[in-house]
Amino acid sequence: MPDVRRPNLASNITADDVAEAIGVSRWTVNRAFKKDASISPKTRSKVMEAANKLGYVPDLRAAALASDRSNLVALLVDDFANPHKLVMMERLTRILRKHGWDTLLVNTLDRADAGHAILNASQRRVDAAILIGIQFDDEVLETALHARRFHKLIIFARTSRHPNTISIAVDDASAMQEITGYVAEHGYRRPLFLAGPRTYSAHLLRKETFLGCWEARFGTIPESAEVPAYDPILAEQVVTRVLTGRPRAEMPDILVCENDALAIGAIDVIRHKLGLRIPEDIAVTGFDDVPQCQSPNYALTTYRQPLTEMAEYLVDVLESSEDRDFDRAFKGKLIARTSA
Amino acid sequence: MPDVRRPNLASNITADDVAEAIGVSRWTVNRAFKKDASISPKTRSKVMEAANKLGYVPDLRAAALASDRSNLVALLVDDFANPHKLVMMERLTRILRKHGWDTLLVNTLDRADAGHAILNASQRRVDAAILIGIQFDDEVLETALHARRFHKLIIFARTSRHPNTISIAVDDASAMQEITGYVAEHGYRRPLFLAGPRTYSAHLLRKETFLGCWEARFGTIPESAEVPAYDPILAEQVVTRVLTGRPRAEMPDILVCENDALAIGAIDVIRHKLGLRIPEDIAVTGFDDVPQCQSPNYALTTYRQPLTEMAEYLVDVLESSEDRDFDRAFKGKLIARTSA
DNA sequence: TATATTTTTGCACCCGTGTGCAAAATCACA
DNA sequence: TGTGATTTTGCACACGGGTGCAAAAATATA
Repeated sequence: MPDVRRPNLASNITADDVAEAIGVSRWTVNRAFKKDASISPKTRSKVMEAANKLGYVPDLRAAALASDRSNLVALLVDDFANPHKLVMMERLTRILRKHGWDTLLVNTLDRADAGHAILNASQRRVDAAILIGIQFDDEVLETALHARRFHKLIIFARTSRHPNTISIAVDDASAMQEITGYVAEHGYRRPLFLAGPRTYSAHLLRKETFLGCWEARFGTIPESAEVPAYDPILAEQVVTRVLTGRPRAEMPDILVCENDALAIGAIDVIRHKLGLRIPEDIAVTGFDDVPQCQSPNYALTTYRQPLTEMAEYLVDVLESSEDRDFDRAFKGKLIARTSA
Repeated sequence: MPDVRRPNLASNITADDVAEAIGVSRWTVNRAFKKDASISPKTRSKVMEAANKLGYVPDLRAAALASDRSNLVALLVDDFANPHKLVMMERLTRILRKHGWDTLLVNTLDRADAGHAILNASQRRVDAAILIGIQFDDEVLETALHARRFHKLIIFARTSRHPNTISIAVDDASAMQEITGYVAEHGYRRPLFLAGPRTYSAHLLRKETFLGCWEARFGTIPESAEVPAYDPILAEQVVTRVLTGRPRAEMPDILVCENDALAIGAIDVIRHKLGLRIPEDIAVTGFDDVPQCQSPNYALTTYRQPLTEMAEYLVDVLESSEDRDFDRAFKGKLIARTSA
């Protein structure tokens, strides 16, 4: 077969080709594609027209290589069982793309793999790494910060106090205070706190705040249970184990869950395995306001994080060249439904 | 402030630095990082040691630029309301990464944006684009194939007959035949098919197969309804509209849903708005086997796609340099639970 | 030890674009 | 029309590594 190139592959049209076609230099062509570049409108439109005709688009690899700015971020996720991750990924990719940023999705398989995942991302020379998983403990963060060339390491939707890290999250303390208030004022008196895995300091924040607030109000420390991952299926197992066979008098009257993933599993068990009603027998609260919360089946009272606002702030952080403390905690909103 | 470079940024260690440190040429250093390269074991380990000490890792941008192979794929998604997308993203990113491929996650905001999204990906010179959305109609595919430089355009988990496209999907026809058989043999006689949006030819496949099979068996064409997106919330609305106020005799005895997202919405409505029991009053089947299907609340009878196998095949396709017909349909598995 | 064979290493050139500056072109105004 | 101010354009050099081949080194063979 002769050396025929399929025209729709258009594999090697560069700025030079466009430049030659209209008799300008390559640099002029690239300028036409650059916002705020010093180029006359006439030339620009001439370039764009030719580029369009030839099917030219600038090569972002080469641009990144030459400028040391890729407009690419790595999004590291390790917790796909939590439906809230889907919401976060949607929101982040949408807003990032709106501002010209692309997203490398890295599935951190497990704790041991986190280092590799980060290394992997660093080889693509991303401008920043955004962590929305749970298994990133201090050790992993150190690895990331140590040898690698991330300009910015951002912990999104989780509070982190790590000094070289940027934390963009909801204000857990005030959120849990609000939830505690809601629970107390609605007459619940025997709460059980359903916590997620204790892999990272930040996670204790919600639990501790709740227990602390409750103690301050009533002088007793509520019971709590721990689920090894933010996975409704695992939450089912834990709740089953903790509540099955309890005398009615010792049953909690409300399950305060660290997030919706746990709350959803809890509701399923309470209703279908324990045969109890929600909220009459046991009420439930969550955190995140995942789409399922709206389902009449769950109608989950929960706390919504201002994800869009947080993502917009993230973009500001990415585009800022200052070197200040970017940590920020946002206020969310308690969404009262019928589960509590 | 003097020009002090933070050591942990390690921003410009190149193969040259490593080469100089141990007295070899740059090319030897890069060879050490390349599998199957012709290099002596001694030299390689010397290089690796030095690289490790200096914190050097090859720059994949430069490698991609020079070799015209990026080991990067774009994953285009537009349908984040469907929980199955989360499963697919997890599986794909996991398996791709296992084989050394990175994933660019592109959120195709809406139909009109699909073209931009594809252009965007092409500018990163990805080796292939993988579509797991629904809004990619023939027009969009043409755009993608036309001016852009994708080596491969893959439609994943959906059948496509587009000639320049690679379709890796489950065999919809045989799957729906199996479901039809299950439904018929379990005594259901008044099915209603709940379909998704009619944006793309492939989507009619499941519906048409079901209606066709049913007609062949019983001589009647079942009723059907259409939901404008694979979103449980929208499915709730449609099912409510279609079933509310119907005399009992005209109620379907089973809802055969095009996928789980629709089935889940349907179950919620049937139970909580219509006050009927599942499966006694109305049974439900889905498609995909999302994690929620296991919940005792849904216990959804559904059809599981062999996602891992499909993803592994995808990698084979990516790594193949032949130019043959890669389309392939996989057999999945009917998962019987108590919803039907 | 000399020669043939194989393995290992070095190198010229290329991938496609950004940066800062100097040259050229255009414009403003007397 | 001439001069200076301003905009627009061109260019040398850089970004970091891949490719194929030739030179050099190591090994095998006689």
